[in-house]
Amino acid sequence: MSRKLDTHAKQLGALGHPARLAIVRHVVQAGPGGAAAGEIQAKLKIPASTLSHHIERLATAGLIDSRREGTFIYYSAVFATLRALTDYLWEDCCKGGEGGKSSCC
Amino acid sequence: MSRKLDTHAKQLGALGHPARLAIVRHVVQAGPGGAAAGEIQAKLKIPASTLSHHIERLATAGLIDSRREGTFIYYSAVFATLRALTDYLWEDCCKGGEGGKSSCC
DNA sequence: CCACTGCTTCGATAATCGTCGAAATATATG
DNA sequence: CATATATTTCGACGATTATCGAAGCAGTGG
Repeated sequence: MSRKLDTHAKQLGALGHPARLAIVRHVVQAGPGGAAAGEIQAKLKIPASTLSHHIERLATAGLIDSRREGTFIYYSAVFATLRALTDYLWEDCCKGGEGGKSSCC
Repeated sequence: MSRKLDTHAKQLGALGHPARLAIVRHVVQAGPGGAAAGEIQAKLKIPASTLSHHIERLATAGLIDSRREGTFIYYSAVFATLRALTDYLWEDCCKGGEGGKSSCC
């Protein structure tokens, strides 16, 4: 049906792994400046190649951006996309509702 | 590390499929009363067995509840869980931020 | 130019997921 | 009880995902 549905499902799927969720939370908490790959690896304690795959999945989904700075690569959250994603879940909440919106949204 | 991380990753993973995302959106929009399985099937146009598996995944993740009413089974969103999930992504946003929170959250 | 550090790509393997028809179960109705 | 409808379970399959070491590439500093 909609392209949005597929895109958002892909993004949610990208978040659907403990390591990747931890990565996203880390860069969200790091703010617009982002966090270095090495810093993330140190926190998650996983092999570099595995981390790289996870990061690629998140980048492909459009959830994180990368920026090279010398030897380091900084990853930062794409806040607008993330916001659109969380909003999407609540879109038209209770639109068929007879119970009133107060109980859920 | 944290149990929350795994739980929420599982929930996000459950949402990471177009059919399941559509199901959740449908029940969210249906409100606390929920939506019948048959109604959902009619909307998604997928075989009953496939739908059943998707629904089971969502239920296992704690995102939807089921309620039997005669021959029909109504599924409804677990709004509190859904809200906790979306909030989780933004927890401590920009806590290390020097750029000010306004730019992201 | 050589070694070093930071990260990605390759390649291979195991595990999980997605799909759907057929058969089973549950509930209502004649 | 017989039958019809609603939904789940079974079983099997191919497709995708997750993992990680080894090897490669990029940028820095001696």
